[in-house]
Amino acid sequence: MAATDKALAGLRQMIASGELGPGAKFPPEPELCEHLGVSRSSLREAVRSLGALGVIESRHGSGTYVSALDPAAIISRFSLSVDLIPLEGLLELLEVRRVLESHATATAAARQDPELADRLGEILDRLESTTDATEIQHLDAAFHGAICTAGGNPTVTALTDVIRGRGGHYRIFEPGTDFEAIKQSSDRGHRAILAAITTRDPAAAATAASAHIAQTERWLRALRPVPQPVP
Amino acid sequence: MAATDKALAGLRQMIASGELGPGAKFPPEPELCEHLGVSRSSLREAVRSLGALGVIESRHGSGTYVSALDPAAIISRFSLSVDLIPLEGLLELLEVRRVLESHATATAAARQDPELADRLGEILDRLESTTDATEIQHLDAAFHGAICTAGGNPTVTALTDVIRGRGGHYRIFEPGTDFEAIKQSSDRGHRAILAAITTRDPAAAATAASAHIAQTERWLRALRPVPQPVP
DNA sequence: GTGGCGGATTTGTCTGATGACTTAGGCTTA
DNA sequence: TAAGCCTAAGTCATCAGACAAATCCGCCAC
Repeated sequence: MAATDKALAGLRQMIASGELGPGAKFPPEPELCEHLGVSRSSLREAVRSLGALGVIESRHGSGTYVSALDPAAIISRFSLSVDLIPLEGLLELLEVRRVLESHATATAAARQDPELADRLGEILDRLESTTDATEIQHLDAAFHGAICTAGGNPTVTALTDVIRGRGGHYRIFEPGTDFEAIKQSSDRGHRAILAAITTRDPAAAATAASAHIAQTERWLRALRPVPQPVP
Repeated sequence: MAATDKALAGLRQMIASGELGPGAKFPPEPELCEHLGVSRSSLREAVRSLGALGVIESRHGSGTYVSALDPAAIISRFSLSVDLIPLEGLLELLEVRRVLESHATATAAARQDPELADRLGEILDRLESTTDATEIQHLDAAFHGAICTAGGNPTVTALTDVIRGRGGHYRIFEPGTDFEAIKQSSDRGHRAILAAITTRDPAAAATAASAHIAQTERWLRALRPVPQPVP
């Protein structure tokens, strides 16, 4: 087995076996090198690998630690790779978001949080009164994020955040062709979701959320260049 | 900005800008070092980071390449971190699996694939006639995997695979307490899913899949030690 | 008791050298 | 001609050593 892979497997094993739990500190690098039988360069490359995945954290001058191993925090790291996925793959991811967020919206509607509807209403008021693309993206994230948070599963919130963040890069809200139509349709979709939450109707909330995200999928699909037949 | 972070940002930028598409080859390491203004050590640590995330691949003796950027392949890499998430977080992830797989099962039922039901039936026949924990885990993965594949969204399949793989580590099917009861209940759940697919009833399929995975959640929850009150 | 200071510890970065693997092209041979 | 070998260049993998930068901790002065 290659040196870096050996170090990687050793580090993961130390965590998986329970030898080191969340927040625990690893031995210093020279000690780990001897224990794992690799050079410091190879060890550090393995540490970086697990660092990128959100499993461990190195603090300059302090030490190397196991992360909290919180699923939402780990999933947030996925944006480093998801943000680079091209449009074709993004459409598959949006189906994941549609299903998950529809579920979270229904759960949020079923719970009786009187403050949620008020907060969502304020966000939509601001959202409907701006045409700035960056602000639209920010407020849209706040709206959906608040609903997912109310859904009660931080992992679902983190996952939908990552996917929504990727979609945002396409900036379908840039002023230009169809901007007015898209904006109005999006605003209507948000109001339908809010209405379902206000009336505490989970089925309507799920349907409204699903329809809203499906609309986003159609806009993004329209951006995809039609495949050319091979001569 | 720290050297490794600078290299990491530079590499991601080269991909995000479209300068290097899926499968493209990076310049040799010495050239990249000069371009990014970092040493070879720092560059290699950055490359390892993106490698762990499934974004780039280094081939010994050949070069460093952008991966296919296929969402399913990238999501499969997440098992490196998800497999280390402790039980509390796993329950949140299982809700994700339940929602996604319920959706995929409904979609599979709606599609008319005459071979699917036959293949699933064969898997269940073998599953019901074994008591080997490893084989049970393998056949269970084959059953759910075939259904998700029929659902038509490889990203959903990859995501549910990762979560199911994590759950499998707890090996609730080890012979011991309640083994018979758990096994029979699991078998019944599988048959209910297959029946819904055979009759092409998406709603029943979604319900059966959701109930089956919810049952798994309850078994895992029973494994979780009850939190002790702090004196 | 408190605050600052300085040494010890630890990770971050750079440099140089060597080994291992892949690839391409020419060469040999049937 | 075509298949196979074989050499050489290109490239990543690993190791070793040194120094810089950040943090941590105990000691000392006040």
